[in-house]
Amino acid sequence: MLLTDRQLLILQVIVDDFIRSAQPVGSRSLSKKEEISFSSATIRNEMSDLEDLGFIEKTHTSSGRVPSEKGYRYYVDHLLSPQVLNQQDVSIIQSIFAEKIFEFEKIIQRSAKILSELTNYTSIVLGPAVSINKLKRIQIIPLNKETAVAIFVTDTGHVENRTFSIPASVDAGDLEKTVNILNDRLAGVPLDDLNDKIYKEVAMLLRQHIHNYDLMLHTIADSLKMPIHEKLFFGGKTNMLSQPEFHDISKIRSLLMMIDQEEWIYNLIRKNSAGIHVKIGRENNNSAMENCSLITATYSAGQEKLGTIAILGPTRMEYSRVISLLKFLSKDLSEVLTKLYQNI
Amino acid sequence: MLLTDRQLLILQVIVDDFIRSAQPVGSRSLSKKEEISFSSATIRNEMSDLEDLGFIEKTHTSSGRVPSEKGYRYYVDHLLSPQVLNQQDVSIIQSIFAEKIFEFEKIIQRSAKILSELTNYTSIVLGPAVSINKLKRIQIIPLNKETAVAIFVTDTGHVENRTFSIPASVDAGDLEKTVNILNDRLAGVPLDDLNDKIYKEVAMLLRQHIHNYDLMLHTIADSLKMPIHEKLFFGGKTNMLSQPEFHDISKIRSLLMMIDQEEWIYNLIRKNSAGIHVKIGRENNNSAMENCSLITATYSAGQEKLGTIAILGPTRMEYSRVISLLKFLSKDLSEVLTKLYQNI
DNA sequence: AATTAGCACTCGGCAACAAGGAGTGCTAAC
DNA sequence: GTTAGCACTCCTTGTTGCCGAGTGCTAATT
Repeated sequence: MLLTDRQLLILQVIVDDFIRSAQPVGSRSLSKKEEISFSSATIRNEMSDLEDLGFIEKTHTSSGRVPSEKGYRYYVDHLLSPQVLNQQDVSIIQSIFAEKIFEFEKIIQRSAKILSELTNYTSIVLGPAVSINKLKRIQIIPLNKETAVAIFVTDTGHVENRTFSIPASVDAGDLEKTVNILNDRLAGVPLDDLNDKIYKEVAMLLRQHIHNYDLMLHTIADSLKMPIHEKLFFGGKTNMLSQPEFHDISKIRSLLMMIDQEEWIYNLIRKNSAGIHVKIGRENNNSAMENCSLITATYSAGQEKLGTIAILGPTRMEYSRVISLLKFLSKDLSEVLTKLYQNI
Repeated sequence: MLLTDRQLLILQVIVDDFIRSAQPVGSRSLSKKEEISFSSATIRNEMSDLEDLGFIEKTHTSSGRVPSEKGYRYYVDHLLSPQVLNQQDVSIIQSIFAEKIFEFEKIIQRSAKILSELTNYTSIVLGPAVSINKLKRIQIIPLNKETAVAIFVTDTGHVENRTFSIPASVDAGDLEKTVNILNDRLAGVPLDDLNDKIYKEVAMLLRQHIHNYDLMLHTIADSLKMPIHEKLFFGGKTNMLSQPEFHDISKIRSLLMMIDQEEWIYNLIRKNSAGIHVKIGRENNNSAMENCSLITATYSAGQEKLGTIAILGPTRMEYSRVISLLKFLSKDLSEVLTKLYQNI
């Protein structure tokens, strides 16, 4: 079931044209293109074959053709001509890193914003996984007799905090001793493993030094129980409203609701392995995304994958351009973060 | 230009009916209502007068009438029958406070969510102003030779943190001394006044104890410069998509873009004094809000105003119900926060 | 003098219909 | 194998006519 060169050419031109115009492509308008040197009748025959093979579809009996999901898939896998970014795009992306920055939440937020502005689609950035960072220091600060704040600082400078109530039987001295023991034992431990480590190693020590040790232990362990979700950042949530395929309010509605849900997006994006991934339409397994494609790229520090950047657009999206942008940004982002992490 | 009782009645019924149905109200359908005991012809005459006075409008020459902004304003100011919340609403709102909570970000987020679910409009909650909270403790935690995290804990348990680079001439001992001085001098000072206080009181002390004191000073002051914006929380951003007045994509678009902007909303909401405020349509001074009304209420701890809760809906919104809900929630919220603050 | 019944008129919405255009599929000629 | 030609399909647009809901005005009624 191999396609002939001419079929490939026609498929490519159809997809390109439809991406540009959002209008079904007819044989006559194709025949007028430079790249194409045969008559509309020939094209009609080829299109008929391409339709039989499932790469293109008609919207009604006598309409032009529109790429099917299979068509987009083939286009992305085999026909994509890598687009070179123009100088303007490059410098806009690089402007993200212009200022000296310490907190990558800022960088990441700015990345999302700029990505959505450059593409006019919706951008999504999954922040770095905090849970693999290593604990630098724990601090417990009493607010009053009954409550205190526990602060966890990671080696990357990320700060988590939890408020908890101090067990009645615990006094200030106990608290201080506990903090010392915790810092002693837990520094350098990934946040993910804290709970484990607390019960396995710290419990014993606490018992030796603190009166009501197990109450204290559970209080601290409880503060840590809440899983630390990677944060999602969005840019251009409303951009989809300008896409002609979303003239229909109910489609927009279900899409925006899904986006605001965050959970779906989180699951779609998180599990990705390194590199660029393109998911087209129903490949996303979500009815709200039927007319959407999601392109993801990962960024990392050194060898370690940190997070994901992604673009959500209509299936009729500028795959080539978006992929180039994502590749470029993820490379830059990784370089900057690698440097940042080396200092730690 | 006082309205007769009959005119008031008619105006009220028109507004009520339009709020319910979103359809222009005609004289005949009005005459069928229970409350109304005169003929459609009489109603037509009265409606004509009400239109001359600017309280109602026609959508075209032979259509029924629709409330004008002036009509809504009058309705809200004079004709609103305070609605009693049903038991279900009450218990749903109270469920917000069911769990024991320490961090009001959680409470507030939940409030926004529930408010939007109860009303089917968009809810907005302005978080408590952090900047008036008093500093409880400063902690500086070095990450490596060049960078450190400064952590500021307030008496309410709020934690702010900033990463900064350590001046080359400063060593660990200096850092520790600085932190001690800062805690000594700044505990109990509102975050707003920290900068001032640092330059006026702390500078001198630093000079006595630290070698390169002014570099240190500026580094610390810089970390504090960034103003601490109250956070905005939203619920039901997409609810407006279901409102019939927003069938028009371009209206939806400009509204959602304005909401995502956050700045406009922030300015609309922040400056409000205590109590319920209703802003109708163009009273909001924002073209994107032409068909919207914004109802705000404040919440406080003790005497101190902390933040704002608001509902953004179409001008054709259920004013009575929304006002009752906001009143109720703001009262509950204030009570809970007052208790929380008393412990501090 | 206030209210109401009656009636002509207006306008939006809907369905039916026609014309035009863009497109296809098929057949026959090149 | 390619292309010209043609009949056919279906969407789009515009026109027309009609119905229903509503108004404003006038004249009759209370």
